[in-house]
Amino acid sequence: MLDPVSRVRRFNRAVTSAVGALDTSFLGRGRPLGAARVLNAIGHGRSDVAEIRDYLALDSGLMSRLLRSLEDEGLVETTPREDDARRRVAKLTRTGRREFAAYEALSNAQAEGFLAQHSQRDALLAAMDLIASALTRDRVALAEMDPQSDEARYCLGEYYAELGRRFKQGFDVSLSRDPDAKDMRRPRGTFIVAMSDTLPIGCVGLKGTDRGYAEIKRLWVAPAARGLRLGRRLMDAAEDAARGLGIALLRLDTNSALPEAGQLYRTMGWTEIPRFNDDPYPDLFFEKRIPS
Amino acid sequence: MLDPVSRVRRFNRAVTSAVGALDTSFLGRGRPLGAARVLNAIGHGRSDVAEIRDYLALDSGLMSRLLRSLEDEGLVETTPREDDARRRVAKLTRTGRREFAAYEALSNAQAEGFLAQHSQRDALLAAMDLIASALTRDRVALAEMDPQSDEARYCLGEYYAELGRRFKQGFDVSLSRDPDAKDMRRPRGTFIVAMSDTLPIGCVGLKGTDRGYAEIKRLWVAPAARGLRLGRRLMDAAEDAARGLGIALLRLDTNSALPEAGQLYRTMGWTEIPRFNDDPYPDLFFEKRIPS
DNA sequence: CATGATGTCTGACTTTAGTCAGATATCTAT
DNA sequence: ATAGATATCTGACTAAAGTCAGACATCATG
Repeated sequence: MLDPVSRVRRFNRAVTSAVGALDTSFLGRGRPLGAARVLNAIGHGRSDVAEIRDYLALDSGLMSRLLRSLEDEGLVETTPREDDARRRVAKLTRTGRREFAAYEALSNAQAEGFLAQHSQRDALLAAMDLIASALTRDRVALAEMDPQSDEARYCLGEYYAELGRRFKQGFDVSLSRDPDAKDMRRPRGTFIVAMSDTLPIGCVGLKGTDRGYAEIKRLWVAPAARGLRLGRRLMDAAEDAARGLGIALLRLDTNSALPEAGQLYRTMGWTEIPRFNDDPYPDLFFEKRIPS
Repeated sequence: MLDPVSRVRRFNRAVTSAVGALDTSFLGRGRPLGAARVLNAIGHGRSDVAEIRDYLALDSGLMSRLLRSLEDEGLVETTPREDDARRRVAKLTRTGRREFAAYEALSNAQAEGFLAQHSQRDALLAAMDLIASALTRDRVALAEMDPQSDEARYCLGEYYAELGRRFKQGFDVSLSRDPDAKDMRRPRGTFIVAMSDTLPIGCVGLKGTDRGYAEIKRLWVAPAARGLRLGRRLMDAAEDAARGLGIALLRLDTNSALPEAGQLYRTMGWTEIPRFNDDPYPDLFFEKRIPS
């Protein structure tokens, strides 16, 4: 009863039976699951028919019929796409939006009901985040984003909070040399966020300087996403971006209270160098040459 | 992206798509899902046809046909039950056992593959345990077990390990007044284990003494099961058992390093009393009168 | 032993999902 | 303009799951 494999299988059993109940919530509105899935895909902003088909892994014949049944119900309208009349785009009608809202309300109520049963909500949510990230690890997408976007700010907020927990003396952003957003925008630098579904789970900044090198800043991986080797992926992406911007030398600073970070840099070919700035927080300094 | 409901829904999406993939592994052996589920239910020890039907929530007509298709394949044999010839029991044939073993191997390989992708196995498993317990909270069963059964020993081992982590000075069973197993067996006392599926997730001991009271000992809830109000359920069960045994007064000792335990006792109507033993570990003592 | 309840089986159905081979319209590239 | 590729639709099918009424044997009970 201890062994890892049977623990995973116990999880699978628990989830399979729970998901059965979850599916019936979709059936609860008198519509087959397939049609409900298409309706919800459209409601969540997918409009291109081919894209929906691909996302839901449906046969083109089946997709066509499901769409038409939604049209017959008056929930969806399709029109040829302007730039390519072979393709079609689907849109919810007013009735369709109302029906979609009803599904959303059902899903939200189901989620709230589940949470309400538990007295240790935070631990439960953290576990759910961890599993969701693990299950969708292949669909984690790295995207360059503005360092002042909602996603980036969320990541930075989490990052600072974690430093505050891990540094003995705490962490105060205003004392640190906080990189200016404009140094982390192209063409001087960039800011990369790792997204799992709609949730940002990691980030890294590439900060341009006028001193012949660029700096890696704000490498962060959400606790729920640790173990997915996302740190490595983010660093690779940052190095690629640097190469694309013609940057030949990278530097970064870190703190020995974050041993997994130092470990990562070393295994990724960074070499330790003497202190190169007067930021009070870091006590470890690295650089890496980027072959173009 | 922070709000709890959308985190739960992200989890649901991740799990739904993963479970789709999980189901196809059952389809991978050229048998419809329904038949595969019945075969596996039998393989896991469910033999009574009505019990399987109930467990898998199948219509009796459908169940009958699925069973016959397995019989036609030569995987299953059914016989009338000895004590009631209306009921039938299903058993795997030799071929059936081989086929079941193949499913088990597939499931194990799938589970191992999932684990192998991750570098932080323990955190992943802990999260899976937590979610599985939460999803199956309604199916947690309390059962009286021998204090020397595998399940009980597992619970006690985890309990001692946790005390070791939480007490500043650690915890050494041999220094504590470890209750004798025979005092936690009927008719002197009992030992109750909470099982979630096949995993023990909590326990409590009722220890008989010759001093006019019985003691509650070894109340433990697995970290993965905290928040389910299982401590309360276990204590209720222990009190019920005490009542059944004609015990009128219960006592227990605990430590202020376990604040959630003290909190539980207080809300459940226990009153603090002076030290009543010389065990070196506890520093808080309670008693509760049991109306018969 | 008669009666009603219970567990299983059978036949006759429906719904849902999915497959596959064309038909049709439109696009891209030569 | 034409050939080949692409996106969607249609018709004709199958498989799987599930529903329902009734048949039949067996059980518990008075």
